[in-house]
Amino acid sequence: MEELFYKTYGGIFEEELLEEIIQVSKAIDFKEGDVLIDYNQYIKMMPLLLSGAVKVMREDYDSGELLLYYLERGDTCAMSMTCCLGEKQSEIRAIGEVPGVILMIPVQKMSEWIGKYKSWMSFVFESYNNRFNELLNAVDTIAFMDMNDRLLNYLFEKSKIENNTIVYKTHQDIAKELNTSRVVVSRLLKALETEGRIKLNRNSIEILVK
Amino acid sequence: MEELFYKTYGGIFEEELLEEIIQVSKAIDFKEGDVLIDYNQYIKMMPLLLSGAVKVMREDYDSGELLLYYLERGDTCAMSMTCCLGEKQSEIRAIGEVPGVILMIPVQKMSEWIGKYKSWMSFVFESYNNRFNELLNAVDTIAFMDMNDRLLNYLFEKSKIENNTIVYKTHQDIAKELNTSRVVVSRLLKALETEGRIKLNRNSIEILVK
DNA sequence: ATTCTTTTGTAACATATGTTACCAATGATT
DNA sequence: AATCATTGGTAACATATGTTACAAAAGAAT
Repeated sequence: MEELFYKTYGGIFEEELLEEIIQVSKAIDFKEGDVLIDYNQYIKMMPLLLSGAVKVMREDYDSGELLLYYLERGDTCAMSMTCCLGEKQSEIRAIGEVPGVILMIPVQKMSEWIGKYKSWMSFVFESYNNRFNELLNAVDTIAFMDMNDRLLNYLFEKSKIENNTIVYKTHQDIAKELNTSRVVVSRLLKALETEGRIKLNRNSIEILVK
Repeated sequence: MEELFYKTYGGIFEEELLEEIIQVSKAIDFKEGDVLIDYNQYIKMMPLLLSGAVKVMREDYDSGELLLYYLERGDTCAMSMTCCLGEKQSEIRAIGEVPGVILMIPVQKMSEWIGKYKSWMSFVFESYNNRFNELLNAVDTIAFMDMNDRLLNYLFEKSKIENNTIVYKTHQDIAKELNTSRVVVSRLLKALETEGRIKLNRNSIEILVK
């Protein structure tokens, strides 16, 4: 676990900060489906992702839901920083997607380090920036792509974070994350299979050609 | 102009910082349609909005465009901060919507002040946070609302920044900002007029009921 | 007055997406 | 083996949105 930490952050934080992080942080294992952050929740910890993947979702006031982006090794959650710094409630939901480990940093340390360590401040800004760009990316996807392309995009992204050409999701799961209906997903997937781009199985989809 | 500056930022920055800003910044007037920031542009100044309104747009790789949100008095552009801090290119376009004045802060000062003034650092984080939430809002709009509601939402927003129940836009203008077609906008507007919610005129739309 | 351009209205149609309903296949449970 | 729940396939239809085409109205330019 500690070697994973050094492998991930050793290059960007100074030695002193690395030690402080080890001292004050708490490592937490998460599984698929674990709700790490939920809507309207106050957050007192800032999470650093060491392994696995976390999906960040946005919910409509009535029923709708949508996948915004995934967090991976080395990432952190912009919403958490916001909440930590400003005593605000979360606007998003973060759910474990690929099991892994997060380091939880207490909120006081998070803000204390901003003044103390240049590398930490850079990291915080860089993270904000990355999340902002990922959100822009999500906007592009829903604003400019049709459902077929969004579906393909989803399969590629999911395949990437799992590091596997087989995506283990039901049509219903996918429909939820794309905020559409199961029938639509089945229809489009079947067409993609006919084109020879994927192979459908129960509970999984194999990606044949990018 | 200076009194406008103090009215806007006097409450949040310490005296010393206020003076520094006055010294190093350059005030720039902008008109409607002025392109303040464009795609792929490197930014060497951070803008503080003193008056007027700026619209922030996102462009598709081929032709499509979409209004993300407006910036108003006291706001700044998250993309600029990103670019200033990280030598990155802009992912958005910022265009004058309501004529006004911006203060341009040189990039070195922008980052120097982060270590020097607590209030500046808070402002920068707060701004990042606000822009992030506005982007989330834009996601909600395009992901969960139908075109009719997006159109109404657009009219209300535009009316708010203009502080006028009459919105001076052609159907074509609106279509572009919502990334749809003129015919669709005309159709929906006509229906809203029939419902008695708006009144249509050439080159303008009057909002009757919220 | 005539011509031209911009703006808006509208019809008719194409397409993408959402909905409902039903069935078949699969795998789990009893 | 019988039953049940989950998953996926498909038809048929409803609706929202996009497209093309054309005309009328308003205003600008000559």
